[in-house]
Amino acid sequence: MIAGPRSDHVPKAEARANDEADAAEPRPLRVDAAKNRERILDAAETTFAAEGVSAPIDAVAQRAGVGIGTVYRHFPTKEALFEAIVTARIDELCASTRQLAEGEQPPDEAVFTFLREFGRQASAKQDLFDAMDAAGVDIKSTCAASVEDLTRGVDVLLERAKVAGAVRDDVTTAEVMALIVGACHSKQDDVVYQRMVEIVCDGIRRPAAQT
Amino acid sequence: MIAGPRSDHVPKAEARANDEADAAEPRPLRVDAAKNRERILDAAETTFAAEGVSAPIDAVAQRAGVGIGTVYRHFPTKEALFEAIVTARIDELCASTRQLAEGEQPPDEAVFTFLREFGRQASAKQDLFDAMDAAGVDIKSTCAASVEDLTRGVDVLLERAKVAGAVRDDVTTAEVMALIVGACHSKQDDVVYQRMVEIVCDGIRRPAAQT
DNA sequence: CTATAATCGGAGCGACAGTTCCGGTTCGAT
DNA sequence: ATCGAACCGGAACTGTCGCTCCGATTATAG
Repeated sequence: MIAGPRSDHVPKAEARANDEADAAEPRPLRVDAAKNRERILDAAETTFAAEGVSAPIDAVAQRAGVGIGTVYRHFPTKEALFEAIVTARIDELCASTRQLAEGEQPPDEAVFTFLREFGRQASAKQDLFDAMDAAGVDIKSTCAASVEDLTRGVDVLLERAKVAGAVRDDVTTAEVMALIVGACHSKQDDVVYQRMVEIVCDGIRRPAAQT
Repeated sequence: MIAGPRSDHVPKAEARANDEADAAEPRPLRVDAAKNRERILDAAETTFAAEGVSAPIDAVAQRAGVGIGTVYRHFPTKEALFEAIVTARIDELCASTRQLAEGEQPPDEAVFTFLREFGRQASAKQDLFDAMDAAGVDIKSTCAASVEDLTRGVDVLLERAKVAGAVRDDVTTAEVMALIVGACHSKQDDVVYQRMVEIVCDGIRRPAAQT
């Protein structure tokens, strides 16, 4: 026995949808392999969303139209697959954060805009946040980098809003994020969800012009 | 084979901690059996809280100091055990609701008091809400009665607060509950949690004396 | 104290999900 | 067209977990 000189398992490549080459990729990945990778990622997202994080890998493979082995070649572990999805999603949010921070929008509204957008994404693809909590601790440590990045992004927006006098000085980033992420969980429908976001916004807003 | 004239599995008795006899109980339950039942319930609560809802029954049995068979005599299914815990917890909250509704506390503060108490309980025993969400759908339908009861209770408090002019007319019970339950999830520590509750309170409060 | 019925304990069964392995297939350079 | 490397597929292995079964144990009435 003992594994022969097989070359299975590409290291990881990227998280997905990257156009800029990164310098020295280990190997360009054969075209059919790349196509399958995408398929698996999409299928996994759909499957997890529909059946929960505990859906069997077989279901993902089937939906992607590939064999189980193929899934495991691209992602050495179920958790790795899962992580790839979550990371990509969080990174999108980070980008949104940066864009908003450097955008032309007045600082006292940027946070609220972000929260609403966060809400919209969460509303559309609830599974991510189910996962973040159900598989909970593991994810938080696995995707620690991404999460931290997002936190920093939100922090910037929040701080600027405080300076602009739009939100109270005593609210923290942790509180706001926990509230928003939490709201995704027991979400009922989009309308209710959006109203929850508004409640949070009102809750952190500085009592306008009082006394 | 075929099960002989065994009498295993008491129907269910009560959810726990009931002092008033209910009329015609099937059987008083032998004293050692009753003691074990309590132990199992406590152990299950602790275990689920510590290891998550997917902790094996064996762990519960071990912590309770009984055999697996004993667990299954009292609760025909893992879900049943789980349900017993959750139901008991929710019912406590319901009681709190009713007490607050008929209490001497001014109606415009009762909701907030309740939310804070809810928060305190949730903070102390997070597992319940993890479960409500992780095992999610199942629980919601299994404990439907209790959940509905709680919703009604909160609704009363909220409605009275609206009449008293303490909270805005446009917030709904569903929103408030979802927010609070959700907050329990990504809870970090008690302090953060309590601040989250306050944010929600501020968010639903009517903008005090404005125009 | 004795009989009897309720209760206990835990080995073992069946199902299921993650992961491995390797013979067969396909891509891509020559 | 041809060949080697990269890739695919899915049967089978492994470990886990819910649950059943029944001989041993213990409470309680008489």
